Amino acid sequence: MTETPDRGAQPETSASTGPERAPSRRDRARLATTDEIKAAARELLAPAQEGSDLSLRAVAREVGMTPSAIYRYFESRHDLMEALALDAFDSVAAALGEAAAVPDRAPLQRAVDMAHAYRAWCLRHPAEFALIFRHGNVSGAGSPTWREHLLGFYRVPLVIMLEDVAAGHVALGTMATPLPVVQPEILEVAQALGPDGVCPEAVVRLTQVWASIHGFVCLELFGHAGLIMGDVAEAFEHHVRTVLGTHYR
Amino acid sequence: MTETPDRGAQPETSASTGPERAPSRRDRARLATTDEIKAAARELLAPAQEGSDLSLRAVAREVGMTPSAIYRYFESRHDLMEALALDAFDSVAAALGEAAAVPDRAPLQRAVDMAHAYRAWCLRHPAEFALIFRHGNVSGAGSPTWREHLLGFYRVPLVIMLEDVAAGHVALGTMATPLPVVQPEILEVAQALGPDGVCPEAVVRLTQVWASIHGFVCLELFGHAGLIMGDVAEAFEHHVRTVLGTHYR
DNA sequence: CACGAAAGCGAACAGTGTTCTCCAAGCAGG
DNA sequence: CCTGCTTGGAGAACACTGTTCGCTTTCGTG
Repeated sequence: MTETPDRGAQPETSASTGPERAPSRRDRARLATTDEIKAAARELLAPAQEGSDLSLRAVAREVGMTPSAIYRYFESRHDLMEALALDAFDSVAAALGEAAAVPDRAPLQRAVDMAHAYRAWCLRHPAEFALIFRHGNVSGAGSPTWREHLLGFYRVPLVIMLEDVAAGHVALGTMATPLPVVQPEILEVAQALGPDGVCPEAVVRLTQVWASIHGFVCLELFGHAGLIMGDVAEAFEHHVRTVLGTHYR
Repeated sequence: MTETPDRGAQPETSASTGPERAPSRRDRARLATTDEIKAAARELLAPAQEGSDLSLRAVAREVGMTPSAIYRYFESRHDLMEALALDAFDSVAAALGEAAAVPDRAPLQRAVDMAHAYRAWCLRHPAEFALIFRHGNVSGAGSPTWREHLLGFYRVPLVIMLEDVAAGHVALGTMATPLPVVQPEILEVAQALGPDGVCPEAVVRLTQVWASIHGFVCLELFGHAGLIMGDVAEAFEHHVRTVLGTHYR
């Protein structure tokens, strides 16, 4: 994604979705170098804590290349950072999915686990966390690729929420009416997950739960929570149970 | 604050908190220039949407000065941005206070008003919002001045919450126990507000309400909310009422 | 008025993102 | 085998950036 800067990397595999041309020697080398660049960038990003001061030249030094050579793989510094952000989306989504896959957990406990997994990932990857929440803005959000990865991320908690709704573990019908209207795009995602029913209320509830949990993590990562609460981990646990308690039964 | 770069601006008003020396002609000129610099910086910050790319040299051009001259007023670019962040704290605190001061509002409605005032401020000042939430990190937060302004900000909703608790409008005792422990620093703030009682549960509830509301605004400002909800304003209103509904009665 | 501190200028340095030209490989087809 | 052509990379260059230092002007205050 967001490659092909100069003259297009994949020469003719664009229009014809034909015989799935095996990746050539060159393609594999290119992919390896791309990954190496991204790995180096992530390495340099880690101590920075803020994605802003990632130096392209430093990345080039790290991988033993000239700064200009990086431009064979990424159109710009912004592009490199966006690629890192997309990977971060996938990474945190995987962390959530892992927490959701633990067997023999009560629905409420599974949701609590996912919240803790989210917080743990964010605390462990503060730079990538900042990266995710810097790209994209109020109006139209980012590129289509960005939207795609973002939706892919939300798919993870959404499938769990829909499952719990279908199993009757969510206190449906107790919210104020009328419910706010949701985007058709996200309903399509829900529909693709199964015919159990496209339930707008589930989307609304997930958004509210998510906003509450994400908000606490934000406060913690930017130093606000620690200024107010004594034991932040304990406070998070309590917060999560309060929030989920108003939606689960 | 965070001035006095070269040799100290206020020559001898530092140690002796004595006769409140009236601001000299120079002091006033200095303050005016400082404000002009900050105003220019804010101007340039507005379209940027991200605080990162604020150029000190551009600020200097805007006010008609040499870049190096700025260093007579701020020790570094970081210092200038921190000053802007502190002003932003005061600005959003004022917006909240204004919403809280509207007379003849029911407690719940007043809380809803404050939430909307917060969202409105954030949408109107996205760059300053980003500024506030970039300084400070997980561990110890920022400078003492930063903590001071941060606590000053939280004082505004806290006094309202304590008022509502004292008037019996908050559903005390319905949370999971044990309650998480809060910082003594914030309890001192609460104590200073009035002897009505230092109520740790009020601090916990405020934190959770605050995290939930702030979280939604974060999602909106970074383009997540718009991707999921159709009418974000409507969704925010619903979210706020859901959250506050679990704490007010 | 004269002194001295404050405020501003201008050059300089190191570092940045980005673009350009050029060159050495590696793969293609005759 | 040789000839092209595409790709990956080097290196110089440009327009910036934040920051420092020395010099000069200005202006308030003794």
